[in-house]
Amino acid sequence: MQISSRFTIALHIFTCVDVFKDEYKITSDFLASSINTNPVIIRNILSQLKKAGLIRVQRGTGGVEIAKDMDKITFYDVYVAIEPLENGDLFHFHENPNPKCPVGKNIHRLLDTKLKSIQDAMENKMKQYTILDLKNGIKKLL
Amino acid sequence: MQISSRFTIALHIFTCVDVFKDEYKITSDFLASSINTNPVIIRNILSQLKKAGLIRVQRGTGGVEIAKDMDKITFYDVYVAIEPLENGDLFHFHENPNPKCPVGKNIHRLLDTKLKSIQDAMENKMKQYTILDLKNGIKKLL
DNA sequence: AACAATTGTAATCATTAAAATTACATCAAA
DNA sequence: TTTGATGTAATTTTAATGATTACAATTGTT
Repeated sequence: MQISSRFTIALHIFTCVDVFKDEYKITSDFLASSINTNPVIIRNILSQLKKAGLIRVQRGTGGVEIAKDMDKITFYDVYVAIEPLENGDLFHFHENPNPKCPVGKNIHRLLDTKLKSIQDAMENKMKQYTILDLKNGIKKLL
Repeated sequence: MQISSRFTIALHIFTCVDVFKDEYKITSDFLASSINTNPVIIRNILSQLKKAGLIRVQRGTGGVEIAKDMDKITFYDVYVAIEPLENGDLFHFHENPNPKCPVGKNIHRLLDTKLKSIQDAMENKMKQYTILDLKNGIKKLL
């Protein structure tokens, strides 16, 4: 199963805010049009990014701005702000394995640290990319 | 969004097959009871593992056995056998970003290689664990 | 040859999550 | 007070997961 588009939408949002901040007021309608989705989807994602302290959203008059230095916001920061992982676990287990079976009883002890290290590998790589990389990357492409 | 329990169920299956292969005939009912799920769920997962050449399933009389050396089957092999990723991409994009927007037009070019490297980090870590590690791990726990 | 146990697989259903949409209260500035 | 936004709840659609029933096909055994 794929990681939901909300994460890539969030990265798209940061890129737009940076690229257009001097030319336009960045509203949820503006962003929705670039991403081609519904403004309410955007507003919900903005709301999560705001709660995480990554952006400021101007109520009433409208407008989004980035709240921290761009090299201080990593993909991982965006990911945890956006993805509602149960207990923070990437991998899902079937509930209630049979405690009478020696394997069922021990399956978590057997797998948890290994799966965690796989998740860590992914998250550590996410920490290596920042919103500044998006700024520099899109500059080259334009 | 979490990676579905089908992956951890598959790892659970391999562990059971190894632990119980000398004592019991490993049927889908037997496995379903250890995992606490429905035998048809198990049979479907077995079917995918079989297609990938990782196990043999005895039709009619029943029974599962591992088809390769256990140190030659990595978590990654199990993962790709089981997880139906669209184009093999872990991260999902919103469809049809606005081609008239310079950011929308370039969002894939901007993100694809970065996201791919994150996915690679996870998959490479998966390649470091094998079914043999499960065999050794469960032996210690029992 | 018939039986018993099991796999393979289709079909259906329930549950959950993602995404889209409508609606409207709230807010801030002009 | 008007205008143009955000914040958020509620509803709907769609898709995926997981559970379940049903039964044909297979294999070894009696």
